[in-house]
Amino acid sequence: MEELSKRYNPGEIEDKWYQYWMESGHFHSTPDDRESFSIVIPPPNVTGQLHMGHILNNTIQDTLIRRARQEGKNACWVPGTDHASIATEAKVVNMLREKGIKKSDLTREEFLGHAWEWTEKYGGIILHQLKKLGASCDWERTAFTMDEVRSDAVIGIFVDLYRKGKLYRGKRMVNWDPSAQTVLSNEEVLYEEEKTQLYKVRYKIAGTDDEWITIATTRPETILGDTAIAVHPDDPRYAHLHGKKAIVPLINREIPIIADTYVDIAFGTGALKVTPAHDINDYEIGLRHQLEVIDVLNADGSMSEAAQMFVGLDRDVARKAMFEALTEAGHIVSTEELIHNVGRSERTRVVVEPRLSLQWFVDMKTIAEPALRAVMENEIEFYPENLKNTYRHWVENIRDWCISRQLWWGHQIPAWYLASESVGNLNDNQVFVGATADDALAEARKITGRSDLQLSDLRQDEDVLDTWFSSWLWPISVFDGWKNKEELDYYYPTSVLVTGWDIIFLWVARMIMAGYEWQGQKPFKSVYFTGMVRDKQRRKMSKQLGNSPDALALIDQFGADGVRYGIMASAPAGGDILFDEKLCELGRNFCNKVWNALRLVKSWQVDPSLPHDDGRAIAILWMKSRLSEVDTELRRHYQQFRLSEGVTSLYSFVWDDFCSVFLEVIKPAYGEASDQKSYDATLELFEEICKLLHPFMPFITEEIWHQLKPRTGGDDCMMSLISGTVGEADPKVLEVFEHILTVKSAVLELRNQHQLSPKETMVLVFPSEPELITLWNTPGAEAVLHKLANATCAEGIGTGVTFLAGKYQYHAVLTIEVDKEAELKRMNEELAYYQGFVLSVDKKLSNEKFVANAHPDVVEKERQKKADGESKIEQLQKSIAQLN
RNA sequence: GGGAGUAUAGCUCAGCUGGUUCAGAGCAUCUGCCUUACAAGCAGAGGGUCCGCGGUUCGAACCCGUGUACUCCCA
Repeated sequence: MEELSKRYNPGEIEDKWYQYWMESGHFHSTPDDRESFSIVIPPPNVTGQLHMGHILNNTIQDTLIRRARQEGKNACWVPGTDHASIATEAKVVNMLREKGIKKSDLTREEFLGHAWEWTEKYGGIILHQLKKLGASCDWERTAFTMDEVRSDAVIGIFVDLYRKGKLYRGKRMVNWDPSAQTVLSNEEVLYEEEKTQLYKVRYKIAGTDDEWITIATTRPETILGDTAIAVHPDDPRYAHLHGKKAIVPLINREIPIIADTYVDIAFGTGALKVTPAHDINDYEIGLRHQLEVIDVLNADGSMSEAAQMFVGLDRDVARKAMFEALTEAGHIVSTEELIHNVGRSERTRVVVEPRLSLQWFVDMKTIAEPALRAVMENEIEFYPENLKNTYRHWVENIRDWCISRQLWWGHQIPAWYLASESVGNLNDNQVFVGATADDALAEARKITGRSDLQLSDLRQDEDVLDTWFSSWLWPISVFDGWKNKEELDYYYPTSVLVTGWDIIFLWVARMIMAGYEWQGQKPFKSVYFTGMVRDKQRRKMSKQLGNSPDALALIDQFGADGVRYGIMASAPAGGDILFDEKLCELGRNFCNKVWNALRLVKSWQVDPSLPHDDGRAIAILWMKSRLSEVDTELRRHYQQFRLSEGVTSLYSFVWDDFCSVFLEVIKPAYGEASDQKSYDATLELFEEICKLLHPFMPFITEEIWHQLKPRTGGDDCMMSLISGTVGEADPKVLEVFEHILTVKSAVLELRNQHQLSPKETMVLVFPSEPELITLWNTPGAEAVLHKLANATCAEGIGTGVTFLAGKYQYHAVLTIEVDKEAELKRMNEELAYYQGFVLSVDKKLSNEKFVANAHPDVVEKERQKKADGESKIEQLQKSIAQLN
């Protein structure tokens, strides 16, 4: 027999088993007549690196998929990455810059060449890292949002939505980064409280000499773009001004004073200047009141011609200049400090400018409707459920989705316009949408009636589509769903989606919408939302803070199973994880514990001639009963996605019950061999434990599985089936064992208290209660106690130290002198406690309303409590009398 | 400004239908052990105003109201 190392060394076996699983084809799935269980991975950024969030998220997915496989389902976990247009383009631009190449010097094709090169170089890294974690993905299905199948799908649905009239091009307010000169999505804008000045500025009322209205603003430079002043309709201070006009300072434009309920009476002066071009709320007020829109800023954040003043000055410089000019002209009433939320670009850190811009939008109203219903009616189940509220709130207030990005890396928008110089007087605003340039040309010819139009007369939209516009198709597109109906029908809807709640709107909600829009069906049955992984100070893990541990180094240090355990044990659905390496240490220690259990079992010699004694026999029965209980518990946990509870209950079952109790009883005395039955049963139980543990800790369980006995022909832990292999629990055996364990604890505690050697057998005496006599007459009961506590046990009337085990009082015959006074004191305290206890139970029972209203079994339990308590009191009193 | 959530041991959190001896686990701390699988181990111990106040109920850590503190989302 080969020598097993005293410590578990994950490094020695992990790669071996992963390779083995891959070669055995265990990860690959094809449709068959089994029930399918499918998961699509939340695609990580193609150039990303494994971080703690991925570890959490993918461990959960792997656990679920491995469990499903063992339940006999056809499990399929589809891996892949997304192209992350903004992040990747930024990385490529940086890389080029380091090489001295400017993006603006490259053609689109040249740039994309570099980007693909980059993607091919770094694109596989994160998927490779997932293998280290043990992820049992079907790698043959690896998908990428920019590969051909996925790209076709994206272009296809763009055209489809356009034809259905659910997609339009329009001028809308967007988040504009004046430095990068691109639209930003909401999640790329970071809001933080900043200190700024609040300026109170007075505008003269038109047609008066000295009547004024004072507004408050943080952005005086945008006064030049004002097209109204708004007050609350119910604000008495301004009621007389409704319908009058005010004069914009310095440029003397007349603007209306309007009433709108958006205005906050309590903020500032209660009068709001309205600049529809530079604030989303103002823009909406503008729409309601048909206000003019004057855009006083250029794309780079400098003042435009329309401003009339300070043209070309940067907005910050212009603000100061404006303040000075206003002061000089006597318009400044006061200034004060204000702390308010300022949005900055995640990448360039400059203040984001709300800007009107021509962009492509998805009309979300009709698309969102079935998606809302599905979640509210639990057709799709959310774990934890409370995220339904957040979801509903967002969907009910949904805005149209801006899907164009001023970037090159991504799916170029399949819309063409007329290249005006070559087609003379035709309208430049006409749009021709088609999956290919040829389709668009045909469309153009049809619409314009100009059959002479050529491809060269058209130019394609320069922009690319938002990455989420491809990710929202993921559950369909990874199965090539628009072309391969057979695969889609089998795997779709997928079983569960596992993702962070931070992308519930960006991704989850939109996938649900896409599912109903194109398949008429939900994309997944359940959504398991994970929490965020944070550091010990509750800060989000981020590169800037450098508080994120190196995931691969962690795996090296603690083993993949250790890391998996650590992260799972502390990860209830939706709850944040305060990451601490300590957690991984726990996992590693647990692995070591299981490993040493294996070493113990493997060290046994078997002698078939040895008899199978009663103590071991009952221990086996007990272990099987406990296994049955744990199995049931685990099923319930899986059903409700309570994985951390599941793995924790396995932990204590394995450590406390299997190792500390069962193996201690079953192991042969030093130098002796095991009997055949005990040995076989131990192997069988260990095997069952491996199965249950496998989804959480795949590597070590596979290793142990193969160490336990020689296996052939794909008899692997990973592919072992769990159904029907665990029998029923025997309540009688459980009860007997529970009592033995209670007595055992009491004995150990006594030893500890009186500093008695464990080598000295302790003699116990128990009262002549029929139940106790039966219990200790159970074959093997006393043997178990002897093994676990080195104590013997006999019926009779005892003297010496007493202790309570359950409702019975035992005497321990000690060889040392006992402090009588202390014993008396302790017993009297116990007596007082139980007297109080019985009193309170009595109070309940004599309460008619309780007896009438409570469930009968609750009342019964109270009666039992009372009886038990009284019996304890009686025994205590006897012992006290004896001692006196 | 609108909404959601959380508050239980020094720390992180369980506590599922309101009902046992229900106030729990792990970590940390302390005590004793190199006991022939495991010191990454074993055996024990201490540690609590279940955030405050009020209410519902026969009964509240749990339900309701309210106050406080913190967190998050949306604008």
